[in-house]
Amino acid sequence: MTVRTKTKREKLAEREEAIVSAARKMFHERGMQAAKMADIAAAAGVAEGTLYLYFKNKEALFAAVVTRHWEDLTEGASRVVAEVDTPRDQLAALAQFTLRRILDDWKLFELSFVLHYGSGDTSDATDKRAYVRIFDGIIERGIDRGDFSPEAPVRLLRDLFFGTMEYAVRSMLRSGKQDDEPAALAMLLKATDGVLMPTAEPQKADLADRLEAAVARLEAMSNR
Amino acid sequence: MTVRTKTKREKLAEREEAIVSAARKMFHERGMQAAKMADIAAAAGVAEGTLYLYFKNKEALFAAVVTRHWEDLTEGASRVVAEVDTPRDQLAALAQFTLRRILDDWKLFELSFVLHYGSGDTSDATDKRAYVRIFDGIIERGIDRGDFSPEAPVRLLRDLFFGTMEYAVRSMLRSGKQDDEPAALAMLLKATDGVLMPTAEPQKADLADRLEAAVARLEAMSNR
DNA sequence: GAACCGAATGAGCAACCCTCATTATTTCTG
DNA sequence: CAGAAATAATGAGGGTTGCTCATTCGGTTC
Repeated sequence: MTVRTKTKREKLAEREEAIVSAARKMFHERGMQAAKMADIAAAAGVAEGTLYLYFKNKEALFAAVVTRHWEDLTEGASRVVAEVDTPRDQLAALAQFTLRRILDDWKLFELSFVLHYGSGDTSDATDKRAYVRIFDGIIERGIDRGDFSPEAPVRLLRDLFFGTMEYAVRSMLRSGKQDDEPAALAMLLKATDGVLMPTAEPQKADLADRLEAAVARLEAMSNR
Repeated sequence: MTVRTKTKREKLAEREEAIVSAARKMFHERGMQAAKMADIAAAAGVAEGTLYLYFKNKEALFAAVVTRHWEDLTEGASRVVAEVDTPRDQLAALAQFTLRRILDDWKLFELSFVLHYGSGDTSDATDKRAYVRIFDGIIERGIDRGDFSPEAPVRLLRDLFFGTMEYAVRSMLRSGKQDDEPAALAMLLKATDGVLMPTAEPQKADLADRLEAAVARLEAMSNR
């Protein structure tokens, strides 16, 4: 019996898998609007009505696809980040991974925006939550270790980090120049450094002022 | 005759204005999908078929609304930027203006994304072109004047600038904390500074020069 | 094998964008 | 100014598409 119920559950899971998989393909190929429920059903080898047994409506099916995509991304990012030690390197690794994946899979990334923009739901992207948390973790650890300034505005940095990357990818795809990737990463890290480790330059200048002042005192003494 | 044709043109222009205006309101209130062409026609005091005499389809009408919004933004930004002198201040002014306007009118801003994301047109946002050019102009002028490093990667900076702001606004709206606005602006400018005025090396060299000069003075004195 | 129950089906409905034959309005002409 | 010609506007109807629901199917139990 346990075996039989399990088989039954597995059957349902398989069907759901087939549906999501077919939906993913269709949405990817044709976008949210152009992908028809009838096509998805056909591709999944299922009657149209069956879709509605597994997902409330088209949008819910769409959301399932997007959610799964973000889960994949999160897993990949976790692995990459775990491979290096210092928070600074982790940040660089996360940036590189994210940029690459967004570039490779822009279409799907785009779709995740359609989901939240398109229909006026203000419900935030819970999909992204886990992904963003990786970033937060790196920053927090960096602050704890003393690598980063304790006043670092984590939330704002997050926006800087991901916002810049999304726009950079969009620019690259538009202009067709994907070779700017290293330059973009370098700039992003330089910018975050500017916020994470501030006030290095002023201190240096200050240092020079103090030294010159000291010399001036010597001069004044000698000239006396 | 000239008068009559003018009157005719004006009449057509008026009707178009009424349509776009009604569409703007509807799209703003209900979003791209939920706003029905029938409703827009009714709101504009026009038959549904008439809409299609002025705009090819729903998307074209939508595009007209978005374009007009960006024209407004561009005009406002130009004015604000012209009011201050140094490129650095202009950048700050542009940032503040942009952030404020995106915050105030997020819904419409959102819609401009639906336009380009939603239907799989890779055609870039010509709407934004003029707006972005304001930013480019500031940077170029700054480089010419010597305020900014000549190696400044303008295109990437653009992505940093606008990407960060969009994400920041989204965060603020999500968390309901709009009081972070000054902090967000400060961080953004600090980050751009980090990229625009790198030259840590030159400063260091300068520092050494100054120290050596000071020492030389001491030496000269002692040798006297 | 009969009764039961959840899963699956697909014809049909309602909503919506868009077209086009028809009607109204303006412009032109003699 | 009358009537013809051209242009603008209309809205009923066509074609899609997302979704529902009465019906059928497949398997489990007694």
